[in-house]
Amino acid sequence: MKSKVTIEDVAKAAGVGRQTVSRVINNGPNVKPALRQRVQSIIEDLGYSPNLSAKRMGGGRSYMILAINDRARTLENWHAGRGNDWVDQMLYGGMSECERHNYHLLFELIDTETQAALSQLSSAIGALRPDGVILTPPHSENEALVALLDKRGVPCARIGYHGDGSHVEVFMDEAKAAREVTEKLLELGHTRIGYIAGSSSYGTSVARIAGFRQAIASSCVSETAGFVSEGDFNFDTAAKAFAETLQQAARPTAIIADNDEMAFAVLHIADREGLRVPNDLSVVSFEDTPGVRFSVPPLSAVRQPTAAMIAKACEVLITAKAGNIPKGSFELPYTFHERASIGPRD
Amino acid sequence: MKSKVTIEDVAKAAGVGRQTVSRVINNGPNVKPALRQRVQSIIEDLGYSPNLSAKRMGGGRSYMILAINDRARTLENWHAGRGNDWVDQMLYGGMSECERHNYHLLFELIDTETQAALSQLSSAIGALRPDGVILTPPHSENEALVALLDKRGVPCARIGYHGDGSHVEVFMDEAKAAREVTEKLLELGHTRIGYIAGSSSYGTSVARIAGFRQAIASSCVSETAGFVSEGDFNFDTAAKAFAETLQQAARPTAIIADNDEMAFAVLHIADREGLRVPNDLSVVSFEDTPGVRFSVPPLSAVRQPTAAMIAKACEVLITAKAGNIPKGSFELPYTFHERASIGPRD
DNA sequence: GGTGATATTGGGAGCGCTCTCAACAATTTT
DNA sequence: AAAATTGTTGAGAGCGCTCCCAATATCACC
Repeated sequence: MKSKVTIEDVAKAAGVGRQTVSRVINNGPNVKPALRQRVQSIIEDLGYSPNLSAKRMGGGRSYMILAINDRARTLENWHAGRGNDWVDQMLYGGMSECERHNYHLLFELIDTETQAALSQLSSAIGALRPDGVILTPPHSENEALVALLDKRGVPCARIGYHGDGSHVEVFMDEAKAAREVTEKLLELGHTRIGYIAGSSSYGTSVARIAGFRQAIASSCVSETAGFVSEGDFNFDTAAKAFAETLQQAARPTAIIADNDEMAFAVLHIADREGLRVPNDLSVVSFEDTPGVRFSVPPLSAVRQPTAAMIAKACEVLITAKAGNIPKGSFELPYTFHERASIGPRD
Repeated sequence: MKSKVTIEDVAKAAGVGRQTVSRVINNGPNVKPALRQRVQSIIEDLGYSPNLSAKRMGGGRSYMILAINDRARTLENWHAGRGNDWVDQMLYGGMSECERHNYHLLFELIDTETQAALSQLSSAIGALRPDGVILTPPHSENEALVALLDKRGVPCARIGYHGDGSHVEVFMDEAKAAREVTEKLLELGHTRIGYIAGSSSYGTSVARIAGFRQAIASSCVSETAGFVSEGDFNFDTAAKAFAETLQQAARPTAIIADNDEMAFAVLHIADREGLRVPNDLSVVSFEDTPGVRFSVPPLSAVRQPTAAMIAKACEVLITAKAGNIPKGSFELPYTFHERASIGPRD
């Protein structure tokens, strides 16, 4: 196996032209089956694999999908030694799908702040020339980033974003999930339900709160049955918010948290204050990371189809016809995992 | 901002030659400070970022480090919804270090079986032409893969492997860690200590067992104080192994497991059999994933410096002078996190 | 102030591929 | 059976960069 086999070597060995080999490796049309076969086997004999950089230079695809995540939040998770289920799921879904198409997934972090994000994204696509970019929250809602991608002609998929379908959008029905969970708690007899919100800069959070309020409004219980407090997706803010809630005259009988970590904080404070879960307090969250099974009691949670959303995004971006900017809305189903953290109002 | 700014555009705008711009973007020598300054600012004005594919084609670096992980084990973790702390740590360490050098980390999975691994690795480096490859266990111990990389002239770093230093090796002292943990348990008065091994195809496992045996041998307790049973890094095999152990006349008073999941299995079986941890049984593991804090009781564990190892590997690969295959051995410190799962023999 | 050394510049060639397009072969149509 | 269509090939050009090297500018020193 020569250390550097080029398309020319293959062509020479097969006694054909460069272009014919190119057609074979790209599964192009108009090559006689017998010839294709022969070239194919020579490719294998020589251990040839086309140089992606060269393909890109020649005007072809780069065979790369660039997945963008928020730097601050990602690093915070890693730094806290907390694991990063979202990243895991992204890689799982993204890499699996990319592999199927002989693509490569490139994962990068960019800052939250728009100016910085813009320049980082710009240089990333300039350097890597990916065939598509996947934007996750909160970047998926940043119109400036989307506009940049549009201008550069790079197709993008927006995860967790539901807009006018002018781009590729892959999402779950957050409002419905929140409504469903809330209704579930209402059915269990809960009369005072608190929602600890993540960040209003996440459309997903906003949508969930809307769903939560809908469920409360359309139920027969009092209007004060539901209230929202502000967290920031992390333990401390949620612990503080929940502790404050407990100061009030009527304490909540159930809490919905925007992510697992905030739910853990609620569990923690509840324990400290002598509240038994689920007897005195039911707790539900949105996320369903691996850790929920180990909490005491195990946490009930809505699970976003993260891996599936990224996989779908990859599929759409990859299979788009060259030169065509793909678009479309894709709603994927969530699942609700009921565990011991919820129960009827005592 | 034009959608495609090339080095030529910059050169023209600055009234200089291509090569001068090239020197500026690569921080090359022999450019007058004033000129460099001027070109630099024009680059920013134009929003130019060099096309990596073109750089690579021109004979330069690819600015990519390829990190290889084992497909089966990685997918198994993901599939089981278990999170993948190893992958998280790899990305954390790798991406952080790569970013510092303006590099990109590419993450790929390849099969365990040598022939398949060989052809997958071959086509990956053929396609991507990375400047360096990071091999993790068990691939880091696969000489065939290393030989392939050598032949192709691609520098590689072997993680968790300690050999003759003919390549880049980054590891921790597994034997010492196992020895230390074992000694700790002996000090606590344990007289019968079981080691549940991962896979003998992992050098790290083999080294730990050696350390374990050393500690047992050099202690004053009976020779039957330590014994090893075979798991396979997963729950079921460990549960089975431990359950069998309990059948024997003299049951263990302490268990060391080769990874967290197997330790969880031990915890599970112990609970089922009415053994209290740590009163009746002490449990320690190697890995220290985020989940250990949530188990009951929280698991004591040795933590591998995964992120730091990958970061070190990236650093060495990236800063190697062009054309030089870097080599060297780097031992990084582990940490032991003592939690409630161990205690004195009752 | 000249001479050799050294620092600074830019132009040609080429990396390995795909694109475009022209040439030729195999088929179909009339 | 000739003409028209379609299928199959390969050669030239060019993608955006770096290498190599030649040309020029600057500097040190006697």
